[in-house]
Amino acid sequence: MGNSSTLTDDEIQKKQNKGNCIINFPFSPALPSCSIFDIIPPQSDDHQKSSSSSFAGYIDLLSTNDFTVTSSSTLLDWFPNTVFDADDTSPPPAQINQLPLPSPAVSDVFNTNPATPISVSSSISSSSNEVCVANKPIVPVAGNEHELELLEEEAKDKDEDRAITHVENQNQDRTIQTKKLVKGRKKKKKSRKERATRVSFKTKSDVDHLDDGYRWRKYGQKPVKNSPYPRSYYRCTTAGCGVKKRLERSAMEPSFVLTSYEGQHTHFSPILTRAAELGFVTNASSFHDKNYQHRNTLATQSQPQHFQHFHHQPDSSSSLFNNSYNIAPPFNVVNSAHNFINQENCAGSSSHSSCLRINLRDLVSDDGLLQDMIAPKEIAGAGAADGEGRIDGDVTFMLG
DNA sequence: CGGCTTTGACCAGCGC
DNA sequence: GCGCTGGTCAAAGCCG
Repeated sequence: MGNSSTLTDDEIQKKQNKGNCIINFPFSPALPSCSIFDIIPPQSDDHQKSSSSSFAGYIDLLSTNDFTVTSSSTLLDWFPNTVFDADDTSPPPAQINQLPLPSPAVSDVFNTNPATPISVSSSISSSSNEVCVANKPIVPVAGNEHELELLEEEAKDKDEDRAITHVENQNQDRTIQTKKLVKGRKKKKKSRKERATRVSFKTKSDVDHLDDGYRWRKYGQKPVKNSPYPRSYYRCTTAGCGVKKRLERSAMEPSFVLTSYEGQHTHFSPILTRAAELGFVTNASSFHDKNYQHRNTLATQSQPQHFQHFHHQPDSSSSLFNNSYNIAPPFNVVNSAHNFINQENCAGSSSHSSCLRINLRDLVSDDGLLQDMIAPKEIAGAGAADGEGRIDGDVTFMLG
């Protein structure tokens, strides 16, 4: 084999061995291109406007500006309430809805199907040349107001700018013209408030550029005030895809990297494509369709019956792409959750209205990520975090 | 040679 | 109005 469209075993092995550059994101052990975002149902106009969306809590979380680990942020906050609400039919935990929110557009992040998955598996994409070590994506950090219209506008602006550049390039000496272009650049920038439409993740990683399955080109780097670490700007290299990514290492906690995504990919992750080609998925397009079908299902169905969907299944591979709705999950994230989330054994959930136990051993393969996972403060039960915030064993995430 | 990173310069929003 | 800052551009250089 070895053609450009197929990964041979050797290639896979080679990539995996490359500096151990594997990011084992807990929710997507099977398909690296899967994203936590993929469990997010797209919001139709109706849902978008509906404050009763069962995903409101999660939406709220993602809409939180630069949300770092707070007592309100559990890993579960990442999942739609519809899906994870164990056995109760109560409304979404108030706690989630009470997260400090930037005023607007709670649903926007959903709307745009946030750009990029949390780092999932690294090796295939990323233009980073840095030595890879196990990365530890975990902590949801932010989501700001997000307007699809704004993104579209921004794309238009970008096109206009490029058009201007092109015309000018045709008419002038290149060198002179370049300066002119720069000086006369009619860049209609969005206000910071407008452009602050990011979803951010705080991850514990030795590597600055976490590989998330997409290909990125670095287009800028700026020193960060009060930080010895610069901020890097990346753009998705896929033509027509305007997703941007911003990376910076925390000055306060140098072991943490803050990754922000802005925009919406207009394409599949190269890894997913490859997975499809390898037969993990029938084909990308049908997968895509089913993905959206599933999202819509999640978005429209009522809550209670969903949880059965996530009963623990030891054999994750056999259950891949098979769920109680007989439709393909959004990438494999739901499947992943499906495989490792165990509704039972919620003893010790104290007064919380519901809880989920996640058997880490079921979702972490060999040298997985979870041992390095940053423990949300709420984590309770058997799987306590160690002194460095890492988790081992079973962890119960509390809801509500 | 193409793709990517580096880096200095520039633009525009924001706060004072 | 001015300075600061975040974000972007694009030439130059690097690398496989």
